Order: sequence, then C-alpha cells, then structure tokens
Amino acid sequence: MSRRGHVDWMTVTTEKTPTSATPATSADQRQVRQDKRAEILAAGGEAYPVSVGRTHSLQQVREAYPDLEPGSETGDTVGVAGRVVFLRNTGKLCFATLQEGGDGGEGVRLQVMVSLANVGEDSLADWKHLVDLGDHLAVSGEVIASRRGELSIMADSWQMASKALRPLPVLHAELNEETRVRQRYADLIVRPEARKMVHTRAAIIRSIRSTLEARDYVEVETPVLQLIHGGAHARPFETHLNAFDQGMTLRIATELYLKRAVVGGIDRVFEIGRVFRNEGVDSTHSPEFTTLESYEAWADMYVMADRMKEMILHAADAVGAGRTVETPNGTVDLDGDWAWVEVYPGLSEAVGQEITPDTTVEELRAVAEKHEVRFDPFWDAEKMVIELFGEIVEPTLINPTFVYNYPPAAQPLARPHRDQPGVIEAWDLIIGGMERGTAFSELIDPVIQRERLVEQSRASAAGDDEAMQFDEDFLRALEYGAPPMGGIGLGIDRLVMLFTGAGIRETILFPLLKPEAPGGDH
RNA sequence: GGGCCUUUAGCUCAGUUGGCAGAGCAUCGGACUUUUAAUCCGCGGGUCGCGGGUUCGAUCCCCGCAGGGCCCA
Repeated sequence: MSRRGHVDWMTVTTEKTPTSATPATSADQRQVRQDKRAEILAAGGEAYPVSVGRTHSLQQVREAYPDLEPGSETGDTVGVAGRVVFLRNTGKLCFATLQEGGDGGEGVRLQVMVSLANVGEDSLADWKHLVDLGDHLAVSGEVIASRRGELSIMADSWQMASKALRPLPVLHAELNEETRVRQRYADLIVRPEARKMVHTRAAIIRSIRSTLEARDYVEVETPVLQLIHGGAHARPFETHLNAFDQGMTLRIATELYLKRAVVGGIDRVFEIGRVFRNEGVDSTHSPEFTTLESYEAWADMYVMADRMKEMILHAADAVGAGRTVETPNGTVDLDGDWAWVEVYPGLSEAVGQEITPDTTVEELRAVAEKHEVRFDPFWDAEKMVIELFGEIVEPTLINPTFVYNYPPAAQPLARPHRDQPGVIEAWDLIIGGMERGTAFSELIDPVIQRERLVEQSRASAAGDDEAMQFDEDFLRALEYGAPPMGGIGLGIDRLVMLFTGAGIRETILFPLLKPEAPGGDH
C-alpha cells in the first residue's frame, strides 16, 4: 500500500508495459507470483489443491530405481510431488528439480521432465509461464533415466500443488545469520544443515528417553505455571492467573515436583521439559531451554554418574557422533575414563596452594586477584570457591570429568557428604570445558531441607530475586518421607551443542529474538 | 552494562578519499527437445536500517536510535 506511488511511477515510465491486466513490474516478484496464482484460478485451476495424486515420495522413487542405464525407460508410472529448487527450461523440453525433506532431513531431490511431445502445447506453455522456483508441484509420469543418466519422471501431466508467493532465497549462498533464525522456515528450505539439526536434536532426545525407559524410568509432565518459584537459582518470568487473580511464575526447574512424585512411590521418574529463566541472552544462553531431570530412589550421585555416562554415550551413538568430539576448547574422548576431580583439591592443585573449606574469604580474594578472576565483595568463601573453580579449572577440563564434593552453597537441595565435613554430595559433569549436567545425592531430611529453604527465602525477601521461595508444600511432601535418591539435571541444548558444534540458537528451532525492526516486512 | 564490527536490489555481497548506485543468482521479454546452479541475447529493478546535523551536494563525514554479530563484564 505504501508502495502505491512507486508503482504508479513505474507504469508511467515503462510505456511498453501492457495496460491494466498485468500491473506487475518485473521487480516485484511477489506481485508477479500473485498474478500467476490469480491466473491459475481464473483458468479454473487450483493453486492450492487439497490432493494431488501422489503415489511415491521422491525417496521411494530413488530407492526403487537405484541404477537405471542412461536413456532407459521403465514403463512404470508414478505420481510425485515436491518443491521446485532448480528450473531449466529449454524450448520444448523443460527440467525441474524437486526437493522433499527426506528421512534424516538430508533433502531428497528428483528431476522431472516436461516435454512438448508428452504434455502438449498448452500444458508446456503453462509450465513455462506459471512455474517458479519455490513452488510445490505434482508430476505424474514415467520413471526414466535421462540421456545423461539422471533419474527422472517424464511427465504425462503436471499440476501446481502450492504456489509460492515469495521468491526462494538463492540456494548457493548461505542466508545471513539473522535471517536464518528469524525465518527458520527459509533456512530449512535452503540449508541442509538446518534440517539435519532438527533431526539430530530429535535423535538425542529419543535416545535419552529410551535409555531411561530401559532402566525402568517413567516419564511425567509437571506444572509449568507455578505459584512458588524454586528448584534452582535463577530469576523467573512472572505472569498472572486471571481466574484466581494470582501472581505466578514460569518454572525455572522441574526438580521439586519430580521429587514429590518419588515421595509418592514413582521410584524412577524423569521429565524432558522446557524451563524459563529471565536472564541474559547470548550465544550460550537462551531464556527458554530444555532440561532433562531424572530421579531414582535408592540411588546416589555415583549411580547417577553411571546413568549420565550411559545417556551421553548412547546419545553420541544415536547421532553418529562417534566417540571423539571436536569442541572449540579441544578434542573430547568419550571412550576414555571419565575422571573424578574434587573441588577443593582440584582448585588447590591449579593455584598451587592448599584450599579447604576452612580457607578464609580474604585468602580466596587474594587468589582471585592473583589469577585475575573478578569477584563480588559480597561473596562468601563458598561462593568464592565455586567461582574460582569455574573460572580457573573448569575451562581446562576437556575430557568428561565429574567435579564433585562442592561447598554447600552450590546446591541447597543436595545432602551433606556422608563422611567428609564441609562439602555436599553433588557433581557437575564438565565436557569440553563447559558444564553439561549435574547430579546429587538428594537431600531428603525435611528438617535440614527446611533450614536451607528458610535461608533461601530470607535471601529472597531481602531482594535476591534468584533465591528460592519458601515452598511449604514441598516440605510437607518430604515430611511424609522420601526414599534416599539420586537426581540428575542435564541441559539438552548444551548436549546438542556438544555433538553438533553449533551455537544454542542453531540448536533451538525457533529461538527467542528481539522484535523485528519496524517497517521491515509484513 | 562497556568496546569493536555490521545493516546497500527478492537472496548473497561489492562500492563511493563527498558528485547520476554495482555484480552474481532471482525477476521480466526473446531463443533453444536431454539440462544438472543449463546456456545465449535483451529490458527492468534501490527511502544505500531509521532520525537529526555539517555541506552547494550525504549512501559515504558527525551525533543519536534500532536490529544483528564478536569480544569484554
């Protein structure tokens, strides 16, 4: 509409342009295609038929005729359909390459041929005039091999299956990064890696699910909308429930409900679900991401380490990643021993001085300054140790390493170590210098849990909006008695990143983005 | 939050030390019955992200804003 004046100007200056019937300028490809759509309808045809007589996928044709001799004819008639990705029109014989998604997203292509001799003058003329790159077509005809040996369908008839009104991005240059994520649909059409990513992610999730099910785990779904915010240290999204005029938050973790399930006797339980954290957005953080959490009665952090290793190795196999994986920080060997490194001794060794739960915060600040690690003066000794380890030691851990025996501040929901004072039974799994997952021997003592949550809720009341709120219902569940259990948290997105080398925005099909600049498109 | 880079045709990108805006593919018209990103001939297509400023003149220089990317915190 805002282009109105511009169009008028064009019609005035290009005097050869025929009058009213075809107002399109050659520059406006969308208008050209709209006109073609209208033309199909005006001639009594359909631009978007409900059914097109498709008898075979492109892949089925390829599989059925793996090696036809050049120039051969099979006498077999099939109906195929797909998106036009290449178009080669000569005088009386036209070629198009159709594309479909394919099993693993690899994009199966098949050539179709439209010959004057087979379809007649009108149909050939329509083809040349109406078919554009990006259209979906249905073609019925004989399976043949062209003189050059290309497996093809020689059309008896063809039909528009879905007229594309926007031109296809060029197939031979990658879309720029912004367009890729903003218009993932276009990215998927054009870039095989984008389709592959969707399938890879699905394969990983499928593999995790089947690994756990083979261990007798049950999959459940717990509330996304929550009255009380807890289960992790993160800022939540706030929302409002009109029916109860009640403030609510979107969950930041699935933990507290899954533990309630274990209390009730669902002894092995897991959920693969989206969680939401109202925090930074960059190449490794998305406000919504997917976690696996699994809880197992009568297990501890060592059992959970076996579970984790099994899940990751199976996932690697499921995506065909092999047992060595390249990451920006170095090559990971999944087949080697998965090391165990204790937080205090590991940090001590890295900084060349002994650090224990008794090391004072002043000493730790000196260490931080020496190693140029930034810190907040309000942090206590435990928080300093966690940060120092994360900054100094973690990036050096390339092969899978369970970092364990954290200070209690790291995890308010983990139990104290069974015989080592000052630390808790929890590990983080580091692969390629990045945390991929965590597990604890879960805290089940309702009295200690209450103390920890009181502490958290004090921090929350004092303005720490990452701190957990006091969840009386969760404590009530624990007071009925939870069996000793181990629990795992695994970031699915980060696992996909590990196996694909992609950034988080590539692993999420439709990642959250800032609103598009106004006037960009419509 | 700070720094650097970036935004030009449908897509991918050049370019102008301030003077009529360029290519490839795509579009439009023409030729071609075995092409493979078909080829050949021809015609078009632009608010140079948005808003200010400097200047005879700004897509280019300056300021601000927005989107995107990479570092840093």
